[in-house]
Amino acid sequence: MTIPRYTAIKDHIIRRVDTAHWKAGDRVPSENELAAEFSVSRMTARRALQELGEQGILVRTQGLGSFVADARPMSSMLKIQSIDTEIRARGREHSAEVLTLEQTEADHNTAVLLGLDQGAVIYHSVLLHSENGQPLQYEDRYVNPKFGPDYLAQNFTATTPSSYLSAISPLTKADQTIEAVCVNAEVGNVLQISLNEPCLKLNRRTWCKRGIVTIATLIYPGSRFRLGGHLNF
Amino acid sequence: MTIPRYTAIKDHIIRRVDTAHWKAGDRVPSENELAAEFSVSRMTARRALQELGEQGILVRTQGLGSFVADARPMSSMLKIQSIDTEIRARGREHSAEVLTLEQTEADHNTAVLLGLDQGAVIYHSVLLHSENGQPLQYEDRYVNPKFGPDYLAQNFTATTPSSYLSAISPLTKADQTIEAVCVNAEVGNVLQISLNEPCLKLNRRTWCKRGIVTIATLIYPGSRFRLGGHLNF
DNA sequence: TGTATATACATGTATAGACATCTAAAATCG
DNA sequence: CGATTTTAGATGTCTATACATGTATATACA
Repeated sequence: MTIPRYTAIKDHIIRRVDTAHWKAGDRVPSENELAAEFSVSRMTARRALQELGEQGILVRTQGLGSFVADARPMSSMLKIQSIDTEIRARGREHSAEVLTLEQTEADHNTAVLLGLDQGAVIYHSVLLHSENGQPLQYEDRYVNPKFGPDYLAQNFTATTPSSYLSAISPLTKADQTIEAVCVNAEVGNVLQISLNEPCLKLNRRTWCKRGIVTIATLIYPGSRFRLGGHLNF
Repeated sequence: MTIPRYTAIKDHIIRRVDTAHWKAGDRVPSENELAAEFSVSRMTARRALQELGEQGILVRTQGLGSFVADARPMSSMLKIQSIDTEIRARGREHSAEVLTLEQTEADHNTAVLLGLDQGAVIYHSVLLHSENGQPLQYEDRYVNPKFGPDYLAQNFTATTPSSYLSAISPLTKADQTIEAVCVNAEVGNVLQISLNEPCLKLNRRTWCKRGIVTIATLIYPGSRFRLGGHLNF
């Protein structure tokens, strides 16, 4: 089975909503109607409607039916793109300094995050990205050699780790968390900030189809950086 | 049937996670084990685990099992959701304290952000939202009276400002920025954190079709909160 | 006329079972 | 011993069915 049937039903409904075939407030087919139309069991049709309800695309009411929601929740979140394109998009000059580029062994924590065994060989890099010469991002990254075999041979002043990795194997998904922290003396010194200054810390895991490619910790000085986003309902 | 059985199973698991009975990274019982333990079918046990996975409390991997998430990402950041539903969805108790609720005049900065003239009459509220009694969000909000005429008459311990406003006029879009800051003594005192502790500060402007409805500043203690999200390429 | 009651139909909860897919560890083979 | 295959167990998808609960409408009764 390539794609689940409930996904096909969801796609079908979304298409009709997007093309204004079904407008806000319209009733969409009931679970039983969809089940008959797609020749699936009611539970499968139900799952499609239910997930669309959780996504805010439909509003479901017991005894009444499922209706197209009038306000749609946003689909894209904070725009977080490669730091170099980000800087260049602002019309400024991007430069990178390679602080570390080495082969090492995974400690317990890193191994768990990468889905490897403790002590497994992994690649490690630390870079400082600057905007017009002013430090803007401290990038600490671990890479699964399986998905980036030539990682250590790259020149990361010319191309960023993230763009190298995405060129090797297409990235399928990522999860990330954002938190506010204060940095230690070493990182603070590199970023040229005082020790009390709060920073944004972004922890991201990136996957390709066959597994976890890399984990990255990105630190931005709070005084110079803001993450901006746009939401559409 | 008073409460659904899958809810009881969810509560049971949440309790064990909260009391550190099961710690981050621990494996929780499998679908079959839970089904046997609670004398329910596998599909019912599955629903409990699945919903906890969607809430970010568990991480489920096919072939491996379900594990307690290490840092609980708060929201999917994919939708703007009120803090109270967010907290309740995680099986915890939400409470709010109204620190300020007043009519005032817009200063220059606020007027610009709201698209009003300086000195225009606006509504202002300051709330503290808590999860199980622990301060989690400091909410400082200005509202354009045009889009929320009865704002000052609301009881914000029962309903949140955001849900009141979205009920009045459908919201069409929002923009926001996230930064890391240290808070002043007043806010720090309310949030019960030390002055050196970094916080996440979220500045958000929300529109309806006819104009800017509200601007909000949301502050989360860095030690208790992470923003989490998923990206799909 | 107005109020109950019955009915149809929608979603909500739950069961029992089948097969698919993925992972890690055990067993087997060279 | 190392590489390959098998196997056990976990989640993922799907079916068919049953009953519970909420809503609106039609019907019967006072």
